[in-house]
Amino acid sequence: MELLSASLAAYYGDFTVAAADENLTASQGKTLNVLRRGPASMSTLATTLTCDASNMTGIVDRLEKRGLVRREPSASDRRVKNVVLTAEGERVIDVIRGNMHRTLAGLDRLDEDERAALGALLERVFTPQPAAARA
Amino acid sequence: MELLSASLAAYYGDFTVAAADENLTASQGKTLNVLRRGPASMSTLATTLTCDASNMTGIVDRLEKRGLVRREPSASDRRVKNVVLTAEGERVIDVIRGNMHRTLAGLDRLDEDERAALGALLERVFTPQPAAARA
DNA sequence: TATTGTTATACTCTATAACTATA
DNA sequence: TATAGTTATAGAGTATAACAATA
Repeated sequence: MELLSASLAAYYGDFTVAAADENLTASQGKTLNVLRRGPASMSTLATTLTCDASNMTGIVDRLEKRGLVRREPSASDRRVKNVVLTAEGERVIDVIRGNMHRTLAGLDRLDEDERAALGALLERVFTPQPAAARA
Repeated sequence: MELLSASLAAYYGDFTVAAADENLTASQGKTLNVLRRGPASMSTLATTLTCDASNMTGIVDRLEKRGLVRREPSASDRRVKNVVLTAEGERVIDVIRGNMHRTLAGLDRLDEDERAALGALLERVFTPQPAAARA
């Protein structure tokens, strides 16, 4: 538990610095990171980022103004808007992930088997909920 | 990398909810969590939380107003103020940690050896820097 | 009736720059 | 000169409450 807390702080700090290098806040960076898996509705994004739905409006507004994401109407539910990464958005999030030097260097200290073991343990502890967009 | 990102997002969300249950923001909760290890100067706290020193003034102000921390002058450097957890602050951060239900339940899925293995792997990846207060 | 997304509001977080006190 | 902490300021994140459109 102690180590989880310290590890999170190190990872989060690394991510925040890498996002700031691209003139993005941590929340904006996290949003792009979630969208790498595919489009997501506003409410799905809010749930995934553990924040209120009303916050997502402003965050997505700023990302959209910079051309990193796009709002698209859902075909099946006219209330829903799906948020999609643009090509530029994909480029920026890839740059950010590549600039997480401390984390990447840390993972390099493990061999392939050790990385697999770490992944398996994390998966058992956290069992992430997949967040998909509606069609 | 993918699993690290998802796992730490789950941990961070769990922590944020637990802190909110005690009417604290994530930054306030993280500050209390850092101080569990012992007193720290304002600048040490800022470095550990990956934020500018000027932010810590407001965060510590609010925690102090609620009686959760205390500013103490450093004996060796009169510019420095060390921040210390009060008894109430210790109680609150312990409550928050005990309310991280999803994370605690996840860790329960591992036996003792597996928890040790996870800790060792995380330690090798992140090698946390100890942050101590000045005397 | 319930849900999705937005708006309005108030408070908190955040970085930058300028300042005081101390080293 | 440099460093620790504070203040002032502006932009961004956050929850709550109220709203329109849709289900």
